[in-house]
Amino acid sequence: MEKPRVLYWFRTDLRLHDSPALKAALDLDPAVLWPIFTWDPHYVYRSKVGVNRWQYLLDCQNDLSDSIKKLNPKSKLFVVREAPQTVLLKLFWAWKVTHLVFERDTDTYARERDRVVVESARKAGVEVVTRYGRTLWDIDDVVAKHGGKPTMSITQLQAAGNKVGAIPKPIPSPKHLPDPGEMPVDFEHDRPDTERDLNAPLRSKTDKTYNSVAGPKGDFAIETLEELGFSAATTPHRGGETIALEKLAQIIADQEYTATFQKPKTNPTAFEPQATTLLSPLLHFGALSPRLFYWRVQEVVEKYGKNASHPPESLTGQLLFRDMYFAAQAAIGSPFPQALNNAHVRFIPWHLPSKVDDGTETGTNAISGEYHIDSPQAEKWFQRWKFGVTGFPFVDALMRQLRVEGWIHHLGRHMVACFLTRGGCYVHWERGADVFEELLIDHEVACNAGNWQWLSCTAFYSQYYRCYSPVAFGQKWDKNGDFIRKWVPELKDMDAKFIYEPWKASKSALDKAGVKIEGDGLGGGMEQGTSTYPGPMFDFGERRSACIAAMKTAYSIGLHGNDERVRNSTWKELFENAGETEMEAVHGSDDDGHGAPLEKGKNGGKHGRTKSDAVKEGPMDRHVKKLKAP
DNA sequence: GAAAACGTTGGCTGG
DNA sequence: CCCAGCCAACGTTTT
Repeated sequence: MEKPRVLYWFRTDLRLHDSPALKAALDLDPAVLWPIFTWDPHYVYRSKVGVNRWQYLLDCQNDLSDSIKKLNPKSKLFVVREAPQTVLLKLFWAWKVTHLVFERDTDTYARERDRVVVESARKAGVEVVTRYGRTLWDIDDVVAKHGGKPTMSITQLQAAGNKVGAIPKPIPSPKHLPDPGEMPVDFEHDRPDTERDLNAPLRSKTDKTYNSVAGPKGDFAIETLEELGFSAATTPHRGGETIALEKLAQIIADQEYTATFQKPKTNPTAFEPQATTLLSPLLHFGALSPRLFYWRVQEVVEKYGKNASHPPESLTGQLLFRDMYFAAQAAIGSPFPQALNNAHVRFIPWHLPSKVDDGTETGTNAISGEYHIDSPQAEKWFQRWKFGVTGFPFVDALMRQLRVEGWIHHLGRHMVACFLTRGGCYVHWERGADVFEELLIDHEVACNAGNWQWLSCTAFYSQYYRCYSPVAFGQKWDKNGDFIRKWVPELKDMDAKFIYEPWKASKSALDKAGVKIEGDGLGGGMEQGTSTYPGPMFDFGERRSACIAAMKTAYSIGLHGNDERVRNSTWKELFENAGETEMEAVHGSDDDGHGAPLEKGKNGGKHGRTKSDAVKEGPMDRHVKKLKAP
């Protein structure tokens, strides 16, 4: 009996430590083993990936490749430049593969992709071996123990997880790796359709990723940013398993930090160093095993004794939330990252709703990433949010940090997400999720979509009256505004009294700080090196009231994403009858938004106190932080 | 069945 | 400085 010839397919597990799938591959006692990564067009062209996340992925790939080379100088991470759905079958034949081994992935696209690959393996007589190690528990087991339903709270996740059993203990890294076999590529190369390249606007040069299966030098080298058509990354954060294990060791070494970590008490304005671990991008690419992280923390917690923090606030609690979102996504499937057709997501008539993609690429009316500009005002607010020129310094600081670093603190994400959706702009959470998808180095579909649903109060969370203030929330941690001074240098000399709301500063205070409050920030004033900073794009207190009232109306109507009336647009009548005019308070009827604009004062309706009433009364004014007179 | 408690992490005032 | 209590009030789970 000949020894197995194993193709090990790395995907979201770019590490050697604690890899159940890699262990299974080595347990086959292979004659040869090829560690490969397939360069998937779904990621390269059909997902938005900003330059910082590309850099982070390349870091992880290069570090893994170096580690493989240390175990066996003849081997490395071989990058195969073709869609796995087509290329793996060709490799099965050309390389005489007997076994394909990979770690399972419960993301919607990955499941479908893997189904195709497994089918092609069956045709080629290749045995497929899979294991799972991407989350604490096997997510399919969690869903099964939860009756096939999505886990919509942390208690549900914990209950289902406990039924699955103990979280597996980490597996050591392998001590050796077999040689790779021969790698002929004398087969036809399928190139992907690049006509619809979501990343085209982000590339400064044409991408050459797919010129040949084995890359420009024919050596299966890891691609470079330049090859992808990107200019240099701006993030200071670097990826890779080596860094992951070092960072974890540093965190664990601080036993008090590890054992008493309470997420709500960590400071979103802290920088150099930030208040949380920054392990999320490493978990995303699999450079760090969540189970290793869990058990290392757990050892410290147990040793620390009764003063340790507990889930959900603790460090391990953060990992539980990750499992919760993965399990929710696994149960809901393709509608998970969108509102449409999603029975678990509340319907709110947000501005800038997604266009529906009737194409067949993903089926089931998946959103296309494009959106309707139902309100020019909301579109402008969205653009100003996206580029960090809202005129609210704390929001702008966070959005600029996000663009440069690809990372902001979790509570900072809460702030800007609440502001864009239910607590300010009333823009669809899918727009915000799109921007985060492009800019975050730790972007995880399940966690991103789930958290946007949470913050917009459309799923997981419903206390929409708890609203983050762009002034008070940051001041809670950073009275002096150092975080703003770093990211919004126009305001670096501003008096601390006004740095969160510079529009309230007197002319002399502004002159002293060298600041001019002017324009909408979109005209490029910043690039000219002036200290012009835009005024606030709306009255926050007014918008907060209008949004809360509109949310109340939407909640009382009670539609969800799978409702027939959502799909056929008859929902509009319901909202018209209820007086849904969230924009009215701002600028009357120049918005062609949801339903016919109503005249002020005609929206009494059956829902009693409407947002117009609330705005006229102005009872929420006290929620806008008023500074004491100097 | 009704009421209370709970739910990852709000803001503000007054003591 | 910290904290309790209020605001106006959601859905779900527990009692």
